[in-house]
Amino acid sequence: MERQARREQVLRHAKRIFARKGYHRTNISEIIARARIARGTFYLYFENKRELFEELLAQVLGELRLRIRRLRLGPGEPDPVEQLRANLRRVLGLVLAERELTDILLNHATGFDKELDAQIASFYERVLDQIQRSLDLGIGMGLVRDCDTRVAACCILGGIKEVVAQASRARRKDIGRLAEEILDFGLRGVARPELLREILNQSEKGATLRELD
Amino acid sequence: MERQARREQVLRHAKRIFARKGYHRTNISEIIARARIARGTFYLYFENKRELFEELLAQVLGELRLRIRRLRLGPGEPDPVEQLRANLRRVLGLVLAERELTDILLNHATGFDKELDAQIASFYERVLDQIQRSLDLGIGMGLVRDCDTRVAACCILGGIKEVVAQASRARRKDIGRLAEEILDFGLRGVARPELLREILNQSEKGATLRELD
Amino acid sequence: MERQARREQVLRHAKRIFARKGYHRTNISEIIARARIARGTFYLYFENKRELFEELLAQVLGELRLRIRRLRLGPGEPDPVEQLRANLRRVLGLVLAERELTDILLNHATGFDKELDAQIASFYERVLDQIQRSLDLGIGMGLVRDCDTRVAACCILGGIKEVVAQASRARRKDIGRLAEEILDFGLRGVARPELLREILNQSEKGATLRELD
Amino acid sequence: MERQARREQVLRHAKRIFARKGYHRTNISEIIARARIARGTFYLYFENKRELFEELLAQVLGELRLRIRRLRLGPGEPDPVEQLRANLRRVLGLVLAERELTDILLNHATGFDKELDAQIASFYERVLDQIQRSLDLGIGMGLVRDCDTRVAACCILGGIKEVVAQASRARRKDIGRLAEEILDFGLRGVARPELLREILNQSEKGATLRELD
DNA sequence: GATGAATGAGTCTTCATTCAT
DNA sequence: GATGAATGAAGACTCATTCAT
Repeated sequence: MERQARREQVLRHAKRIFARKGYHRTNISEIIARARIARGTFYLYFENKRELFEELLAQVLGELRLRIRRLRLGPGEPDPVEQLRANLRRVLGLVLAERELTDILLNHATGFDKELDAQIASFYERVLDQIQRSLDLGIGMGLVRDCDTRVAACCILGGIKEVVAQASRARRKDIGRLAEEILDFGLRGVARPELLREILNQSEKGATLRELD
Repeated sequence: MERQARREQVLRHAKRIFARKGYHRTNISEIIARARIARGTFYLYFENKRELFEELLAQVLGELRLRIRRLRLGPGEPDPVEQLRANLRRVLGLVLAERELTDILLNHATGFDKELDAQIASFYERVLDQIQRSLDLGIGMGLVRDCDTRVAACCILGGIKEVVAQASRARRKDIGRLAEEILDFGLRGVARPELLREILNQSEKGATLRELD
Repeated sequence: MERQARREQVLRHAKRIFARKGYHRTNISEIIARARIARGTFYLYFENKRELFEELLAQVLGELRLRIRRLRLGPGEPDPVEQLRANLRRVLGLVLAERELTDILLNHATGFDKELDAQIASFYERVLDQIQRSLDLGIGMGLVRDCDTRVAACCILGGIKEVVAQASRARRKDIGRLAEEILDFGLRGVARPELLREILNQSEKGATLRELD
Repeated sequence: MERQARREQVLRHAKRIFARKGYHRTNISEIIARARIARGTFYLYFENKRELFEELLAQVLGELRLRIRRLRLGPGEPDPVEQLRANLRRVLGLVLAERELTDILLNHATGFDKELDAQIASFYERVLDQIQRSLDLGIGMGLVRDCDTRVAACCILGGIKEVVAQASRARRKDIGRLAEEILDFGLRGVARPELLREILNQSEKGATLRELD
C-alpha cells in the first residue's frame, strides 16, 4: 500500500496544477517539483503524463457517478424531488470541496486526446440520458409538462454546470441554498404548471428540513 | 483586399483544425498544410499561432456580441419575450451555422494563456451580468419571481450553452424549435407563476408567427 | 549610369546599417526599407547580401589602398617622414570622414565568410608587409634601430587602428593633431636614438607647415 | 563537480568553434555534434547560445583582468618597467596559450548583442584608461614626454593587440622576445628621450634576467 | 524594370520519456 | 526502488532568395 500512498501524493499535486494550467500547459517538471520526487520516480508510478491525467479524471468521474443516484420510484422510496435534491447536494458538495477537480472538468475539459475527450463526453452523455429518461418518466406520470425532453435535459445539466463553475469561482459554500435555487428553477422549468404549487411546497419542506448546512 | 482574402483562407482552415483538436494540439504545420501555403507565408499574415487564434476568438465573440441585444423596455418596443426570442434565435443561428466556432468556444475554451482565457471569461461574465440585470429588472416589474438572480442567470446561460453544444453535436438545425424550448424552460424557471399563463400565451403566439424556419 | 546611381543609393544605406549592426544582424528587410526599394529590386542590383557587403568592403579597402602610398626614396622625392605623415593624414581623413566604413572594418571585421575574412586579412597583411619593408629599408639606411621589424610593424599598424577606432568613437576631427601624435610615437619607437632629434625636428617643421587643418 | 565538468567539456568545444566561425555562424547543432551530446543536454547546462558565449567571454576577460596588474610605485616595489614587462608577459602567455580565446576577442569581437558588445568595449576602455593614467603619472614624474596621453595609450594598446593577433596567427611562442620588442617600442614611444638610455638599460637587464622562456 | 507575395531550409528551444547508476 | 542526467522528436519562428505579375 506504500505504492498507493506515493501515487496519491503525486496525484494530489498534479491535480492542483492541472486545474490551474490545464493539461497541455502542465509539465512533468512542475509536477515532480511539487511532489518532491525525482523525474524517474514519476515513471515508476505512472506510465506517462496522460495516464496520470486519466486517473485523475477517472477519480472525478467516479466520484460524480457515485453521487448521482438513479431516481427510485415506488412505495417506500423518498419523494422524487427529495431524491433530486439529494443528488444535487451531493454533487455540489463534492465539486465545491474539490475545486481543482471542477476546474479540470469544466474548464480544461477537452483537447487532450481522442480518448480522454470521449470519456468526458460519454460521462455527460450518460448524465444527460439519465435526466432525459427521468423527464420522460415524469411525463408518463403526468408530473412533467409536454416538452422536448432532450432540450430540457440540456437546460438542466447546463444550468447545473454553470452554477457550479460560477460558485467555484466565487467560492460560494452555501450548497443548500444553491441546490434549492437550481432545483426550484429546474422544477418550474419542467413541471406541469397545475402541479407546481404542490411540488414546490414539498420542495420548501425538504429545504427547510435540512436548512442547516 | 488580396491580403484580407489570404488571411480569411488561412483563418478558415485554422478554424476547422482548432475546433477539432483544440489550441495546443494544433500546430502550424497542419494549418499550413491544409491551407496549402508555405511556412513563411503563414508568418506573413499572422504574427504567430496565438495571434491567429486570438483573431478567430475575436471573430466569434464579436459576432455573438452583435447578436445579443440588450432588452429595451418601453412603449413602442417589441414585447420583452419577443426580444429574448430574437436574441436566442440569432445566437443559435450563428452557432449552428458555424459549428467550428462553437466548438472552440464551448470545448477548448480554456488553458491557452492568461489573456485568452480572460477574454473568454470576461465575455461570459458580461452575458451573465446582462441576464442577471434583466432578471433584477423583471423582479422590480413584478414579472420575475423572487429568487437568487445570479444563480438563475447561471441556469439560463448554462442551459443555452449546453443546448447549443448538444445541438451542434447532433447537427440539429431546427433553430426555431430549440429557441422555443429554451425560452419556455427559462421563462417558466423565473416567471412569477401567476403570470405564466399570460406570458406563455404570448410566447406561443410569437413562436407560431415565425414557425417557418 | 542610372543603374549605378541606384546601386549607390542602396550601398549608402546598407553601409550605415552594416556599420551599426554588423553583417549578420543586418537583414535585407532593413536595407530595402531604408533604401525605399522593393525586395525584388534589391536582387536586381545585387546578387545577394554577401555581394553587397563585398562591394562595400572593396570600396573601403580600395580607398585605403589609394591613400597608402609606397614610400619613395631618392633625390627629388619629399622627405620620407613627410611621406609617412601624408599617408597617415590621408588615411585618417578618410576614416574619420566615413565613420561607417571604419566601424565595419574595425569592429565587424570577421566572421562572415572564408573569403571575406581573407580579403580583410590580406589587406592588413599587405599593409603590415609594407610597413615592415620600410622598416627593413630604414635599418639598411641606418635610420631605424635594430629590432624585430615584424613586431615593430605590428605595433605601428595596431596603434593606428586603435587610434582610429578611438577617434571615431570620440568623434575627434583633429586629424593633423592625431597624425602628429601617432607619427611622433611611431618614429620614436623605431628610430635610431641618435637620429631622433634630427628626425623629429623635421617632423616638427612638417607639422608646422600644415598646421592649418 | 560532475556538472561543472560537463559544462567545461561543452565550453571547450564551443570555444574552438566560436573562434573559428564567430558567434553568428556558430550554431548549436555544431556545438553539440562536437561535444557529442544531445540537443537537450546542451540546454541542461546552458540557457541558450548567448549565455554560453557570455560565459566564454567572461572567462577571457576575467583571465586578462587578473593578468593586467595595476602599476605600484613606491619603495620596495619592483621597477615600473619590470612591472610592465610582467604584465605583458602574463597577457601574452595567456593569449598565446589560448589561441581560441584570443581569436574570439580580437576577431569576432563585435556585433552580437548590445550587451556583449558593451562588455568588450568596456573592458578595452578600462585598459585604455589604465594605460593613460600611468602615462599621466609618468609625465608628472618626469619620466614620460609631453604628449596626448590618450592617443599614446591607444598606440600602446593597439600595438599589443596587433602583435598578439599576429603572433597568434603565426603561432609564435617566444613570449619573452615579443614582450621585449613591444616594451622597447612602447617605452621609446613615450619616454623622455634623455632618460631613454637609462630606462632601456634596466630593460635590457630585466630581459636578460629571464631570457629563459 | 519594379514589385512584393511566396518560399522553405535552417535555427533555436522545449519537454516527455528513458536508462545507467 | 530511487535518481537525475541524457535523449531527440517535435514544434515555433526567421530570413535570404525567388518568381509571377
